[in-house]
Order: sequence, then structure tokens, then C-alpha cells
Amino acid sequence: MSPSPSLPLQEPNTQIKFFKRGTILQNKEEVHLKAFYIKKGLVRSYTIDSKGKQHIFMFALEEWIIGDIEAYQYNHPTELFIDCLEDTELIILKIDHLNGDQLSHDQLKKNLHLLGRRVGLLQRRVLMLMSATASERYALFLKDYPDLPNRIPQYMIASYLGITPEALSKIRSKKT
Amino acid sequence: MSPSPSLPLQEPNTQIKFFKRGTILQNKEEVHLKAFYIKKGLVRSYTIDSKGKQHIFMFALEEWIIGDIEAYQYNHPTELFIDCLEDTELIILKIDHLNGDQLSHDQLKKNLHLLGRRVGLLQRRVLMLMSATASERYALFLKDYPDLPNRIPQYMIASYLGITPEALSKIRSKKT
DNA sequence: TAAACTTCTTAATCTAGATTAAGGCAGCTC
DNA sequence: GAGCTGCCTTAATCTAGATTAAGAAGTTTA
Repeated sequence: MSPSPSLPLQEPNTQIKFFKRGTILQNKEEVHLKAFYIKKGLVRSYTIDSKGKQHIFMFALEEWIIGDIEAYQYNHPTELFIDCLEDTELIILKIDHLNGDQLSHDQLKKNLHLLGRRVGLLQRRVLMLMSATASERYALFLKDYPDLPNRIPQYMIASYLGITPEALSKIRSKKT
Repeated sequence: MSPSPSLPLQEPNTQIKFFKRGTILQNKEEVHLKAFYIKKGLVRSYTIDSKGKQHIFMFALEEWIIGDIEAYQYNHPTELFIDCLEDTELIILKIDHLNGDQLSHDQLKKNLHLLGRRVGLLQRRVLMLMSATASERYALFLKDYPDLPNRIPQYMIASYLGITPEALSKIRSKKT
């Protein structure tokens, strides 16, 4: 099942901004955290581990939101880099807007819905990482994101799945 | 950092129920999903994969909530078993209460806070599963849940970490 | 049109952790 | 107190996927 579009967290004076492919939206260790609502394009978040290896945490397509909710919730600097994989139009949100001190009842409900979706997706991801083999992971990915393989290089899919590009290449060659 | 206590989702007429250690609160394939707010005791959720292997998805301690939000969000039968690891006092909630059609502004905010915490925890878990070795995982677990090792058998910790009990045993013997 | 990147593939080797198997030690129950 | 049952440990073997390395396309730059 594909992730459903999230709902925008309207702020009174939001405006759409444009960024080129490759633009870094957030660096590790930043403290003034933002969230990004993607109108068009493709954005990812990722960490770099102690051995310098990159791990993609999530992709955000059109109508999705991306940010480091963990760092916000637990109040420490972010571990996540966020950058644009395509030219992207997005809305920058203050992440604590989710908290919603000034939000209407309806907006709170939208945000709840949005977070619920995110929890669902993460639950699937955790169970996948714990129990699925490399080729099962790839199959699940194709089901969840049928059009992403046309938009990103294979090594990024591998990084999202928690396997090496070489392993993914082997899996794909066996599939046909 | 330890998971913080979640906030109760008050329903007008909730009452505390008591369950013995070992009681199954939810079976795989159930469709009328509930969530459980733990007052006292310890509850876990887990899947059983195609090879019959058990994978613990989460533990819920005092003041936490447990349920299959994924199944609820994506509207399919649950993959998760939920059972009591200790004698437990809990409140049974309808899971769609999170959605909150009849909830007050304040209650919605509490639920948002609760889901935000959950997202944070899951993010940490995903990144851990993607990048940490078995012994790093164990160290992180001890930091997150310092008292759980006194309350559950080791093989359940292993299951939560996504490693075998044998591997965990070896790690522990090296530590000392 | 050549040089320089990027991405993907293939193949040889290596290794963390799985699997399999056996024994030890509680703490039960009968 | 003999025999369960549940949990943990140790050790030998195995394997999925990592690492390392090299080359083949394809694309961009100049």
C-alpha cells in the first residue's frame, strides 16, 4: 500500500519556496528545527554513521512532510541531513507548529491524522527491518513506492532498505 | 534517554481492568482494534513471521499506550499479537478514539504529544536497526530501558533488538 | 571527442551473526 | 528429591550479505 498524502499544516503566512536539486535544507547538529511540506519534487532525510556510511531514513514525495520529529520531541540537535533529490517546491514550517498552541480544532485533527500515518509507516519499516531478507525488503519497497525507482538511483534504494548497492544489484539480476 | 510517560486519552466512562500475566489482549487478524493504556504492569506487541519466528515490536510500561496503529491507519487486520508480560492494570480504548471526533482541544493536543513521542521512538529504532551492530543495539536498549532487563527474560530483549538469544548471550559475556 | 564523473554490474573473499546442538542451572510440581 | 520446564550459556558450523576490487556504460563538462 502506498503512503497516502498528508494534509497541510496551514500557517497564516506560509509561502511556497523553490529549491534546486542538491540543495541542503537541514544539516546535522542544527537546533532550530524546521519541517518541510513538499508541494512538488522529492526530498530525503538521512544520517551518516560513525563509519561514514549513509543511511536514508525517509523519502518525502509530493504532499508529504519531512523533518526530524525525534530531535524535536527529545529536544536535542538533529542527527538528520535533509536535502533535495529533485528541484522542489515546498513550504517551510516551524516544527513546533505540530504542537499546535494556536491551531484550530480542525487543524489539530489533520495533524493527528498525519502523525498517525507516519507511525503506521514506521511500524511497517521496523517490522520489515527485523524480519525480512534483502529481497523481501526490495519487494516491499516496490509495493510501497512503485514510481520511486524511476526517480532515484539504485544505491539510494539500497540505502533506504539497509543493504548495499551490490546486494541490491544481485537481487535485481536474479529477479529477471 | 528514556521514553517519557504518555498522557491518558480520557474517555468519559473508562474503567481500569485487571489482567494476569500471560493474558492475550489481541490476536493477529483481529479487526476491531483496541489500544491499551497501561496503568501498571508490562505489555508487549509482537509478530510471528513466515518461518514462525517471533519479533517483539514494542514494550509498553506504566503510563504508555500500546496498539496496532498501522493496521488502524491502513485499515487492514492486525499483524500484531499483544499480551501481558506481568499482571497488568490497564484501560481499554477504542483505537479510533485517537482520531478524536468528540475530543476536546486539550485532549487532541495530548494525543498529538503522545503520537509525536511514538514517532520519535520509532525513528530512533529504524536508524538503530539500519546502522548499529548487535552490541551497539544492546547498549542503546540499556540506555532507553534501564530497568527492563530485571523484568523480562533475555531472549525477549534479543527479539526486540532483532538478534538471536545466543548472540546476546555472547555479547553480555564479553562485556564483563 | 576526450576526459571526468556517476551509476551499475560482476566476482572473489570475508565476517557478523544465524543455526544447530548440547549441557547447566534454577525453580516448579508431584 | 526426582523429574519437569523454562532460561541461559558455550561451541562448532554455516550463510546472507558486507567488503573489496575492477570494469562497463552512460552522462556531463570543457
